[in-house]
Amino acid sequence: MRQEEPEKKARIWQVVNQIPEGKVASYGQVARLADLPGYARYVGHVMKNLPPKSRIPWFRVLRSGGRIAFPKQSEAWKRQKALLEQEAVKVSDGRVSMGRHQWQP
DNA sequence: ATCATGACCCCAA
DNA sequence: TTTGGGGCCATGA
Repeated sequence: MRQEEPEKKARIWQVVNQIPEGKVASYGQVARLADLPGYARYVGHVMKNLPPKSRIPWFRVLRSGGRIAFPKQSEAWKRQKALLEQEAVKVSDGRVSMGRHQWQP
């Protein structure tokens, strides 16, 4: 049989888990690093359904250009902003400077 | 099988 | 900068 879906999810978790503190990556970047080019959207789906207890740093994953993937001013938006600033990642107007914080393995 | 829905990406106006 | 449209993938009705 072929249930490789859980396998993809696992690889994505692994990649996100490797993003070091103070660094960030985009959904597309995570997808590529997980050897799943084109799965940016799926990465978002996976982040949304993370086990409640999971310690995976989902907040270090942003949209292309370093924009937070939540409606501006929403609760989730504020939460992610806070978590990032907590690691000294500057977030101005809901965006972080990828040039300075993007993770490069 | 088709249709709609997302924590997406990219490019042209 | 914002908006629209096309392309993406998996999931659920």
